[in-house]
Amino acid sequence: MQITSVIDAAQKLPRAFYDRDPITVAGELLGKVLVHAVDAVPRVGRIVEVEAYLGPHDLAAHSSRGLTERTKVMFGPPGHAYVYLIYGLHCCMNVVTEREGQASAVLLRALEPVHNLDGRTQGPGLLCRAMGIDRKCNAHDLLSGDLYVAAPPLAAGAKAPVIVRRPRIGVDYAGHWARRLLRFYINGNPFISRP
DNA sequence: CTCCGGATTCGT
DNA sequence: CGAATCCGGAGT
Repeated sequence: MQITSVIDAAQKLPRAFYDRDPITVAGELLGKVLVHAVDAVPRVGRIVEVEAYLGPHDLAAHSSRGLTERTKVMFGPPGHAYVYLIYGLHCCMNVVTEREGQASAVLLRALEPVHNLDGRTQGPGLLCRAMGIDRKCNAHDLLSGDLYVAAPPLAAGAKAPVIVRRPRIGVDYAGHWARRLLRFYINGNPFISRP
């Protein structure tokens, strides 16, 4: 069966992948696949757009307000999902990066649908809705459950995608941090949330 | 306890 | 451009 073969061929990323600085992780997440099994049906999307949030010194990062009930997952060990509710309406998913205490993460902003995805996937809220990700997924270990990121099999002769770096979206309150080039996406991909 | 505003999306 | 809609975080 096609779906099973794709997932079997994919390789769940190890803890060490996430235990690096968020800029490196952000760039390398592009092209990986996000998988979430909902009612035993695996939903799969290719990550095409992300943003890096560097830590407490980054005024756009939630962790800049210190360790709180909401942000404690960001302060925890790498390879976990940080999922939060935004504007009372939508969920956003991050992967936690770096060692415990560093409080950095990468926000997943857009997916290219691969399997079992209905509706749009361009934008962090729409991505979570299509993947069936909500706050119950917060703090989920990406190494031990049915929500994870995997490396898809390398397509023969595939050329490396060109990665574009731009300022992050929706963080104008963060002063000069809003201008840092911490949004990454695959050049020309039609599933980017915004040009 | 009250109040404010958001790493968004949709419709006008 | 403004509404929707909830809750974490900060202040009283």
